[in-house]
Amino acid sequence: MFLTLSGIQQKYIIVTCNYVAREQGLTKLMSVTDAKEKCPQLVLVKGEDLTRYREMSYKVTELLMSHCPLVERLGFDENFIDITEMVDRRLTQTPDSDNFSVKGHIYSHVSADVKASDYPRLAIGSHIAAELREAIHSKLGLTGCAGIAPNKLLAKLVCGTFKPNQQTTLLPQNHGDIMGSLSSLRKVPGVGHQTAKRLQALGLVSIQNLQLFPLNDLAREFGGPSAQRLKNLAMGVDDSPVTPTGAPQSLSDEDSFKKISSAKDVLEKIQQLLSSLVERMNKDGRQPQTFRLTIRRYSATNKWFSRESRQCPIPNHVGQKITSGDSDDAVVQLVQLAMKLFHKMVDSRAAFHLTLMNVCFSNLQSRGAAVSGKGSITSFFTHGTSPGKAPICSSQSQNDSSQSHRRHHQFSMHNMVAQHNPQMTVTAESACSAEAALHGSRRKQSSVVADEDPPLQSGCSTARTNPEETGNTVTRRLPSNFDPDVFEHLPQDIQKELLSPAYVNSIPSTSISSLSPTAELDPSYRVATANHHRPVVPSASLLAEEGRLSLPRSPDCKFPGNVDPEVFSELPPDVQKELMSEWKQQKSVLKTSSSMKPGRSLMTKDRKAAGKGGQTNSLLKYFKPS
DNA sequence: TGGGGTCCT
DNA sequence: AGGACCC
Repeated sequence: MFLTLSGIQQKYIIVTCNYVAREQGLTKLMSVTDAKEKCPQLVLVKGEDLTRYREMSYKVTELLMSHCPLVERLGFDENFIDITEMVDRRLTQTPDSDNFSVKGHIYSHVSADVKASDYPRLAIGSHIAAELREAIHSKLGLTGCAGIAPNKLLAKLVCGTFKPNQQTTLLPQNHGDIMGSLSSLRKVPGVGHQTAKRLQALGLVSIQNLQLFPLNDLAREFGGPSAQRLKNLAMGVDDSPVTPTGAPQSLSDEDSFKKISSAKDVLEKIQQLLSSLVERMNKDGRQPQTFRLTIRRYSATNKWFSRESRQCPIPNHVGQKITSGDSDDAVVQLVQLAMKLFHKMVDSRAAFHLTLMNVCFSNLQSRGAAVSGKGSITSFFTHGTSPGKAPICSSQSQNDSSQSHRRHHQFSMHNMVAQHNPQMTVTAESACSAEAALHGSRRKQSSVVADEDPPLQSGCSTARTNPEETGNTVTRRLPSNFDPDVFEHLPQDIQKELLSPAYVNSIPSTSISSLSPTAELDPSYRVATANHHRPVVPSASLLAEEGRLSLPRSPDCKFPGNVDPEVFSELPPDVQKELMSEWKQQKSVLKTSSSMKPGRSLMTKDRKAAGKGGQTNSLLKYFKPS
């Protein structure tokens, strides 16, 4: 059959394209003219209207949530899932899970020696990822990739290692390898253009440069918290929890254009944008409390993307019109509000040239939600709109309470999955091609493109670095049995010493860390199962205090193994030093039980998870009625 | 160089 | 309100 080269076009750019097109050299954000030049036969589908993508995207998220509530969306085509509890459950239910094999690929495994039984949690995580991918495929017709690792960072990175419609699991001994395979700091999720530039100004270009750069110097540039986060990322350490996304925090609609320079055109554009936004808001069911208008002005010497915005509260009676379905009236009133905001930014008596307008509703309140803090209860009584549609319960109060609890527990849990969305995956029915155009091709089965991100959209692509091509970096990576979590907290001189050839060669073998699985699914989903707790610690005592946390973990760790970096970093500096020197001494001896007395409170944080529990239901509900 | 989103400052 | 990040 024919595979058609296809791409999704938004205005003048190809936002994404299928693999067939990529083979011809098309890349993700290429201009339409360049793309057509490269391949004249390229078939383009308009993609400015995100409605179908959004809907399919939420179907995927919902499906994942029906298996496990901890699902965090990242854009429309990726989801992280913390499957720790599912893994634990299966582990206890199947006592004999020893000989579980790992489903799908194993990152960079050299062949022989991978005993899945050594990594029961990851192995189980890989099975869960496979099941989730299959469910997405059979119920929604979408294909995608998944990455299984102990934290979101690693799950995401490993997710893309085997691309179309495949999954890969990252073993603890390869954490350093995958980080080392990244061709530049920019490839680290969380390091954007600005940060990469600032790092470069400090002379930091490679992952390793950052791993070895003194934290204090980094803190001087970025501030303590950001500096620590950056260092952690370079080491493959990511303690951020998989935070259930729930219903969206804001809804917006925007359009970009060559030029709008008259008040009349502004008004018409605002009206158009608000009409669709109000409808979406009405379907959501919640009542927005805040409205924002943003614009982008043309400026030759570009500073191109800079936007300006003004926001204001939405009067209650207006908000009620939105939720009650009195859309036309709501639009009329909102347009007035929007024009007022517009005049706060633009002096319409002078010439102006806009290239984009965006309208946004935020501070979304569910009916019946108790108002937090200030407003208090009043709203509770006043409107009685039917509770019916509100999707989620989210109101603020809920948000507040819920957040805190989750993060910390990561320890114990830990697997996450991420998923990518399918939408594009193509085959899928609706999903993908949102617009009709594409589908001319028949849905699903056509495998055409299949895979990953759907044909069109995919995103990610590009950059994948080939492990092989990074030869260089390989030599500079951490020894594989080294726990980066631990490494990162070592003094600079020790880090250097450990990276020296002599030391590296002396290392015995294995090791490491803990593990849990995280999976990530790609195109549509990435499932990451990760265990957070990953880090293991060296001195038993340290962690022991934590009890649950550290215990289970790495049975076999050798070198630094079990130190939980998160725990370690919370210790007082003097204790850290003491620990490190103790550790250093033991380096050669290798005995392990040390004696520390940390005090305890290491984890004072207990987070519990609470929160969004109620949401889940409501979230599901939210999407269904539509 | 889209049309969305999130969270932090 | 703006800026950074993500897709």
